[in-house]
Amino acid sequence: MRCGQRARGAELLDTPASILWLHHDLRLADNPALLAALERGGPVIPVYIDSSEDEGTWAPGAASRWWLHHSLASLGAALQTRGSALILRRGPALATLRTLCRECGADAVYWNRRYEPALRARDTAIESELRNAGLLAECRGGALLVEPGTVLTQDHAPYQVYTPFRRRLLEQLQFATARMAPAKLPAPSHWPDSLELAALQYLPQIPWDAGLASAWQPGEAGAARQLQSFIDSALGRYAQARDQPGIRGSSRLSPHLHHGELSMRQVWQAVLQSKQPADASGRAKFLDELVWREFAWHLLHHFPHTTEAPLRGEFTRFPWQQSPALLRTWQRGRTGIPLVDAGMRELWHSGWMHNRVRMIAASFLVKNLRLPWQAGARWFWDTLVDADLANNTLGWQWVAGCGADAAPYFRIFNPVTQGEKFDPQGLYLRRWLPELARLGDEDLQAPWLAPAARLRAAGVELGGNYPLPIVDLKDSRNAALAAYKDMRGAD
DNA sequence: TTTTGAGTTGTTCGA
DNA sequence: GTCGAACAACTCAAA
Repeated sequence: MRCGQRARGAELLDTPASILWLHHDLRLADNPALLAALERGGPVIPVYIDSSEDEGTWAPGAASRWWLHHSLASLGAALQTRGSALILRRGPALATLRTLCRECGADAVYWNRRYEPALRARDTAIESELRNAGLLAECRGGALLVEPGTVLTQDHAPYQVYTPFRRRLLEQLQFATARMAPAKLPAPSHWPDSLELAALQYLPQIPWDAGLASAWQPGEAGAARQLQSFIDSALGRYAQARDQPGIRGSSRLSPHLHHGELSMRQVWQAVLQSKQPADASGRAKFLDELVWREFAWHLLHHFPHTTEAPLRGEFTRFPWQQSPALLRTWQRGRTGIPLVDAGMRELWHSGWMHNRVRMIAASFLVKNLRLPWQAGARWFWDTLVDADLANNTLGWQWVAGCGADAAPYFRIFNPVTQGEKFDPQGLYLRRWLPELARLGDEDLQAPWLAPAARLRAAGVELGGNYPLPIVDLKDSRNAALAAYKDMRGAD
C-alpha cells in the first residue's frame, strides 16, 4: 500500500532513476537498500555486477558461483513478476556503476554494505567517488543484526571472547520488524542492456553440480521454504539433533544467509515468533548460532588480517607440514578415517558439510596431518555453497587453536569417538561411504580394527576399495601435542 | 591498578 | 561401564 502511494508520487514528480546495486543481498523482502530506493520515488534499476577482480583472492569459489547463478535466476524472475528486471554486468564495480548511471540517466546508487576487508575499502572509495561525481550514493547496513564495530567492551575494545560478546550484543539489540517485499518496482522507460546469465559463466564447465542441484533450492523463495520447514520440523529438537550428522537436525540456512536471500533479522524474528513451548531450548540454541555468525563478522572487522594469518601471533611459527599429497588425500575423502572421509565427500558432492563433521574433518587436517589451516580454509572456500569469509576464518582458526576464543590446543577430536557418539547407527557414514555400508556398527567407525573375516563378509578390502588410515590417530595426536609444546617453548 | 572468575563443540587415564 | 581429574596455563572482561 505504501509502495503504491510512492509509485503514484513518482509519476507526478518525475524523479530520475536510481540504481539498486545488489550483490550478497539477493532478496526483495527486508532489503534496506531497496526500501531506500523505493522511498526516493523514481524508477529503480536493479543491477548485479560480477566484479570478481574487486574481491581479490576471496572472489567466490566454484560452489558459491553455482549458487549465485541460480539465485540470480530466481531474483530475475521475482523482479519480472513485479514489473521490473535484473540487469547483469561484468567489470570493476565503480566503472560499471558510472557507465550505468550515464546510460540510464540515473543520479543515485543504493546498495547494502559489505564487510569483507577488501570490499569495505572498495565500497568506501565508491561512495566518495560517486559523490564527487555529483551522484547520490546511499549505502545501508542490511546483512547483520548489528553493525560490526559497534559491540565493544567497557574499554571500547573489541570482544575476543564469545560469551561477553553475546551478552553485550543482546543488551543493545533492537531493530524494526522485518519488511515485506514490495508488490511492484517502478520501471524505467528504457532498460539498459544486460548480459545473459549464462555469460557470467558461473556454472561449471564439466557438470559436477548434480549433487548440488538435488540438495538445494537457491533463491529467496527456496530460502523462505527452508526457514519455514526448519521452524516447523527441526527447531524443537535442534539442541540435540543439530549434533547428529545422520539426521536433518540443522537449519541448512547458511547458504541462504550468505547470499542474503534472507536477512538475519528475518530469521531472528521468525524463530522468536515460533510459539510452540517445546521449542524453547532449541530456539535459544539456534539464536546462539546466529550470534556466533555476528561474532565472526565482528572479529573480521577488527582483525582483517585473520583471513590469512593467525590471530594469536605465536602460531606463525607453528611447525606445519607441507604435503600436497596428504592435502589431496584429505580433499578427496581418501584418508581411511571413515567420519573424515564421509564429511569430505558430503562436501564435494553437495557443497555443504554438517557442522560437527566440519570440526572433525578440520581438526584431522590441522592436528593429525598437521597441515596449515589456511590450506583447509581455501578448500572449504572453493567447495562450500555457504563459503563465508568471516565464518570460515573463525571456524578454521578456532579448530587450529590460533583464533579468538579458540579451542585449547590439547582438545583434539578423535573421529572414532565422535562417530560413536554422534552417528552411533552409522546413518551418515553409510550414506557417504557406500563401500563400507555392509559393515556392522561395531566395525564401521574404525574398519582397520575389524577382524579380516568380517571385512571380507562385508565386501571391504582395506587398501583396495577403501584405504587404510593414512596416519595412526594416537601417534599423530601425540606428534601434534609435541609440536605445540615446541612452539610454546621456542620463545 | 589489581584481582577475580570464566572460557562452544574433547580425550584419555586411572580409580 | 562410569566418573572425575588431568591436560597447561593464559587471556579476556569486568568489578
